[in-house]
Amino acid sequence: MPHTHPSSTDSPGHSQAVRAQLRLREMILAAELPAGSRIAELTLVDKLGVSRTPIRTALIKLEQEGLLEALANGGYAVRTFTERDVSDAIELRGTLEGLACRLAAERGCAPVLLSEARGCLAKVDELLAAQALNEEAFGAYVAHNETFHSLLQEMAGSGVLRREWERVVGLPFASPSGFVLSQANSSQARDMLIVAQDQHRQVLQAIEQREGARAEAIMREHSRLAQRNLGEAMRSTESSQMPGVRLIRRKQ
Amino acid sequence: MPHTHPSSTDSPGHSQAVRAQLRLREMILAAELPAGSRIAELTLVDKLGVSRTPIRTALIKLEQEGLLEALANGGYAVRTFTERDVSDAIELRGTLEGLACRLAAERGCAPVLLSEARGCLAKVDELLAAQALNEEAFGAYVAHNETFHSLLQEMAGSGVLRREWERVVGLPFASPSGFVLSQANSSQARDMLIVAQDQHRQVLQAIEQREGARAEAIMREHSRLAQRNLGEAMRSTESSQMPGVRLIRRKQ
DNA sequence: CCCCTTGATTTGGTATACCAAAAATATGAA
DNA sequence: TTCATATTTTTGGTATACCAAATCAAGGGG
Repeated sequence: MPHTHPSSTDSPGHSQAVRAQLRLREMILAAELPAGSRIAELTLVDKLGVSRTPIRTALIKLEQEGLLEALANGGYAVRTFTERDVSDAIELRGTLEGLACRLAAERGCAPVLLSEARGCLAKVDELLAAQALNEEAFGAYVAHNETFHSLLQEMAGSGVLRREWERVVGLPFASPSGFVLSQANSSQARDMLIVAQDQHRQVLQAIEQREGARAEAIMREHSRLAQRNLGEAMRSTESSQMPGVRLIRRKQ
Repeated sequence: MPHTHPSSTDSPGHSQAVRAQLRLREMILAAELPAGSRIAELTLVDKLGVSRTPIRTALIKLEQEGLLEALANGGYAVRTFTERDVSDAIELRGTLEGLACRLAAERGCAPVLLSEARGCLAKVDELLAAQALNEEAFGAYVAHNETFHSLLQEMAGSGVLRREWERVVGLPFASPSGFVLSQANSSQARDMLIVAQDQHRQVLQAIEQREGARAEAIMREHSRLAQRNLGEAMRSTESSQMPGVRLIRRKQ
């Protein structure tokens, strides 16, 4: 039989190309494909058990996504980032989220979204009630956090903005929960989350009261929590466990 | 002979895929491919005289670029935009340019870039000295304008930011010169350019004096010139000559 | 007359063969 | 030994054949 065809592998629904893309992203973030290294299509063919066509599709998309860079003479290499790049990406996210919140405040947003967001806050309140968070609670926090940030985008109601936001957030370290410090001194980490939670609460209030400038300012400052955590993470060794941190090359 | 191969067509240097991408973009902006319509790959094969593979590559890239949207059951359609989408894209550009200028001001920028930018301003001053601009002068203005905005990105010195900015600016109507009104009442159009020129001058001064907040505010307001022009353009019929305006569907 | 089913056809996804150019290696002369 | 050239090999770009699923059309049953 010449073809393998979709049914031969697991993942449901998705096409070979999409599966290849997901798998490649994993491999890159896990540093299975070393940062900076050139990628040969043929090696991927037998590593992934798919033909070149879907791999090619995946590579193009990953380049647009920002995880790969196109080389001058064709082909791709795993992209590397400076600490400055990461900092810029976080600043950019803060700016986009600030814009989203300002638009939400100025244009008004559906009450149902506000109450959904308040639901998120309540859930996080419960988690933060504990003196320290265990691994599981941390995972739950991250999930709620991402939901909250995503809800803010919905409040803005701008497809164009959401599209760009999702692109920026796609960079592993620029995501809203990119550098939450699960490993650090847990009481200090909890304090940071409490600050973040307060900012979330205030931005919601600002949006509700149509205070656009305030909502924007809060979200910008909010992103600077991540900036601080980035500094911490770069100076601690165990942070290398975090997905994607190995893509950051020190200096230059 | 089975293959056509690169040398059979004109455009130099580029691969078939890149040429297909450029040609398709033209076709979309010229409404040669009607807005909203589904695109069949095979029709493109003989329209472009290239095989499906490079066309496929081009389609993927154009989707990432935002000119096409991927359909649920495979395939692509020419994307359409609401007036609100366009407005959001302009606001987004203003926000990104504001960020760039703030960063340039805060971090400082190379003097050579500042003087290059001043060179741009001088050239535009010359153009604006005339009471009204002819078609040629208008083209020159657009070129200088794009250069100036591009220089602002260089001043920020952030690859991450520049990447996103270029993506946003890639949308035909979000570009810095997207809605300069070459057709409108020429003296009124000139006045707008004079305002824009003043904003350019002031933002440069702000960057030089390290006034980040001011630089940012100026660029945001600067983008609102485009917002105003959008309103005009949508209400005038002859604007349909502008590339890409036909992608904007009125209402919804 | 309408709706459901069935067959034909189009369309996109995948695998693969082939080519040209670039990279690596080998081979020769200085 | 070293540099330059020739040869091999790898790699990416392109064309194309094939398959499965979706779409459309026609026909038959209600």
